Amino acid sequence: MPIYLRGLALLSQQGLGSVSSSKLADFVSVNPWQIRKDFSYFGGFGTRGVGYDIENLSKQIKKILKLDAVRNTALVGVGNLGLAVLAYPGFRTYGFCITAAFDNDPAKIGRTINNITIEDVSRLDTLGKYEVDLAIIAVPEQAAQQVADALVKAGIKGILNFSPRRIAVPKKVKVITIDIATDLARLPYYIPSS
Amino acid sequence: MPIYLRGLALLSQQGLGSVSSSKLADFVSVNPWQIRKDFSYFGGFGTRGVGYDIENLSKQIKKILKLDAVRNTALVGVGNLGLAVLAYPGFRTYGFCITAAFDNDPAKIGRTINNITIEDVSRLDTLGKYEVDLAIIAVPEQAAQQVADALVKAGIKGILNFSPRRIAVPKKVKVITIDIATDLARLPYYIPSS
DNA sequence: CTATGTGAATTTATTCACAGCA
DNA sequence: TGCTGTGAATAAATTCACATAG
Repeated sequence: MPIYLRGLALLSQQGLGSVSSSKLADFVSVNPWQIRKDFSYFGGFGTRGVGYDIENLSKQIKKILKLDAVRNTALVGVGNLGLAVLAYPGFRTYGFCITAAFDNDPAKIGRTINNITIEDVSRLDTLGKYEVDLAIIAVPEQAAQQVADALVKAGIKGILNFSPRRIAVPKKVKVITIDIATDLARLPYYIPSS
Repeated sequence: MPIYLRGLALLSQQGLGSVSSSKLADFVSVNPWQIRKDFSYFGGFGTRGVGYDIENLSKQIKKILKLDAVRNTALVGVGNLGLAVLAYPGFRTYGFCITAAFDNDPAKIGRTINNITIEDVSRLDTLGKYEVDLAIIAVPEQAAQQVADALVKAGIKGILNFSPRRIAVPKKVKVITIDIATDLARLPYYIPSS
């Protein structure tokens, strides 16, 4: 579902008002009937003979994905990956706002990047004041678990984890793990050995 | 499958010689029967009553995923994300080696990071000499398509794409796209609205 | 006439349960 | 006895085809 949102955002930028399942389909590389099934599962947002109203559809999907309000997000680990996260413009599409950043490097603590002042990672307990419920972990894998523990204690509800280590959390906390290397590892399988 | 490899690598580091499907299972958070099905699909590598020989199993999986030889990989875009990729130790597990890096920023071209000298992105056509068939795209989304075109022309067979834009390539080229924001966007759905 | 929405058919994946080998 | 390997059962996802609404 999230990829539809991005597609719709692009179509909206192009000034279009409505779109058919097949047009959206080759925009996001998914079959038209797949798209229709997905939308119909949540109730059907289109008008027959015409297509889907982009603005309205976006709004509906955002509601479904609970992206209809700004989501404050904390970043832990301001290394290269963390900096990339801070600089990444793509979060805006989904209403995410990086509100706080933490690191354990004294040289970084106190510096301000993109209007965000980096705080000491030991002060993760102060997260409550930001009204954040999401966090991004971009620390070396050895530190990932203890950061996760601190985040859970601070009341975070969802974690995007960039470390390849499996992270143990209470099951009420949702974790999505992205491991760059694991994803890259899927490529060679599809490549003919020449 | 790739995640099993990482789990096995960790278990191997711990000095273990063999592992049962259920032990590996809670190591990678997958059910034991799922693991057994997956392995049996490729022929079954274990011994009954004992489990799987870690060393041998790793070797077999690497062969299946075509990770049994070093895979040279090119990096395009040496911004924060690119630097994170260069510094990331996790690629070693899978036998990946970042062999070349490209950027369009004159201030970066010529600099050497991690033994890799950054080259001008316009020289992507020289890729042939590196014997690379994989590439990582870590450039702003506006530039992603033209970089992809150049990579295809240079003979790349697989691309790991960090830009959120859909990339058009000949269908013999495999693309895996990672969009950080899209992944993050999946989290709120699972979070109770309190 | 166009493009959605949806039941039915098909394919694929997951889960189970247990026979069979060390 | 312990753990794999696999057929059978179940569930889920995909694909199709078409009635239906604008």
